[in-house]
Amino acid sequence: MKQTWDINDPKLPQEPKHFDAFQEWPDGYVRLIYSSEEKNAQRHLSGWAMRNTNNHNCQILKKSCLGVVVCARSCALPGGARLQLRPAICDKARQKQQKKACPNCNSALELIPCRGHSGYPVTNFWRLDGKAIFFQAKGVHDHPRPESKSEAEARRSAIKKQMSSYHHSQKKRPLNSEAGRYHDSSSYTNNLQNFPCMDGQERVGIITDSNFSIPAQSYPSLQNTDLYKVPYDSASSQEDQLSSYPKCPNPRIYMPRPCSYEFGVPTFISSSPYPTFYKDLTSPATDADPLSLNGSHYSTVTTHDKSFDNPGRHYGLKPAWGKTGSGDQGDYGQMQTSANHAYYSGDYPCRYSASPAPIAPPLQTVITTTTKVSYQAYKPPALKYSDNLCDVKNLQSYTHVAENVSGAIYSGMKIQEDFGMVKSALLYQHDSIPTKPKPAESMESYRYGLLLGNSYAEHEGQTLWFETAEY
DNA sequence: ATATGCGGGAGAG
DNA sequence: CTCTCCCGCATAT
Repeated sequence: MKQTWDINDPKLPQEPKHFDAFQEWPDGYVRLIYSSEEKNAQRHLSGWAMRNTNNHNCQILKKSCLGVVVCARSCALPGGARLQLRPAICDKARQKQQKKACPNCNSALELIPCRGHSGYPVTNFWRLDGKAIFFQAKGVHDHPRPESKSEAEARRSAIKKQMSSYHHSQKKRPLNSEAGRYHDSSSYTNNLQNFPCMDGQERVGIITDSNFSIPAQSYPSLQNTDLYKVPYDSASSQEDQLSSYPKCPNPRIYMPRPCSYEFGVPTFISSSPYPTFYKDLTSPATDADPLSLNGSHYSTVTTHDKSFDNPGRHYGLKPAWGKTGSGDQGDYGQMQTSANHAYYSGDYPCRYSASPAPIAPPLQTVITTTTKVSYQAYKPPALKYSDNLCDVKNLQSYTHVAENVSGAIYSGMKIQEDFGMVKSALLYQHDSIPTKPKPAESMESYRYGLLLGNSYAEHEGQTLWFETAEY
């Protein structure tokens, strides 16, 4: 049943016979009808970082995509992945975020704005009507997926935990703390004890941590998973497990650091929590379409492996419309296609220099607006989506996961390619511009540098300047 | 501290 | 008028 309705229609289909499963990563010109009971829909959730946009229509909630925050140098993370942080939704928080340095290479972070809808950010519209929540997306994301919301939250909470535990430990040993803080491994150790996320092995790893680029051995780090629970359902648990295996190893890799960073908190380091996220898969699961599944991986890990390899191609291929049915590309499908391709083919690193191709498509106006519709305003009750999101029925994804995972591991180079995208500075959003962070800009960055530096140093060779970091 | 929503208002077309 | 974007405000986590 092709969706024949438009979010702006005065009358939307009544009593839809079938509700769509929640899609965390809708992309393309998609129209979906969720049950008003669907918690994620009630919360207008999306894996993409969407911010509220005032469309002066209280019946229809409009949100536009903020894009994704990446390392300006598009450095490769140890796993080969690229950093893909979720832009903070709050303007203020986003600005801060952009001032931080890449936790991996310490260079600046940059916000890749979304221009997937004729040069404008992809927009999502939500409208409650009776027992249904109508969702319509316009545009095709022309950038990699950021962390999913749940991932980002988990990361943050993990950091908090780390922080707090750190502090606790500090209290215990007030004297040493200062000195040991950054450099003293022992302190790390102590802290670690408190971190729920770490287990003995991990700690060891840290301490020893000579190599953290090496994938961890086999441990089931599922435990971690528990800690940070992802709201997403249980259904996916299986997936998680599966997926987690592959990933876990990596996570640990990162874990150490995070834990060690007591404050730092930079972004992804914290990724320690990642393991958690593997469940992100779940989300994909949520999506009905295969692509999403793939996507999940990426998104899943910002840091991890696989996330990368997909992004690039993923996007290129993006089936916005092709998507399982949900999309109705109908109307606007054409233009985006070309745009995307051009875009992604480019190289990430070079984004700036890159040609404006992406922009190419003139801003044609697509009907984006929401007309006023007589409708009752609705305010979905705030619900938690701690329950399961959806029915995850795609166990099949396991396979995918597995594949990807493994692939991810060595995908470093490849990723780069895939991942590459070109962006012209032209479209850069103001927000990002002004604040363009300089590497040395924040102390935090230093910190990162320090810690990371040791391990990652090889990559960028810029390790040195961290030394001074004081914090 | 952030995420979310709301709504005024500016500015471009 | 239509739309996007910016801004502040308020509320909920």
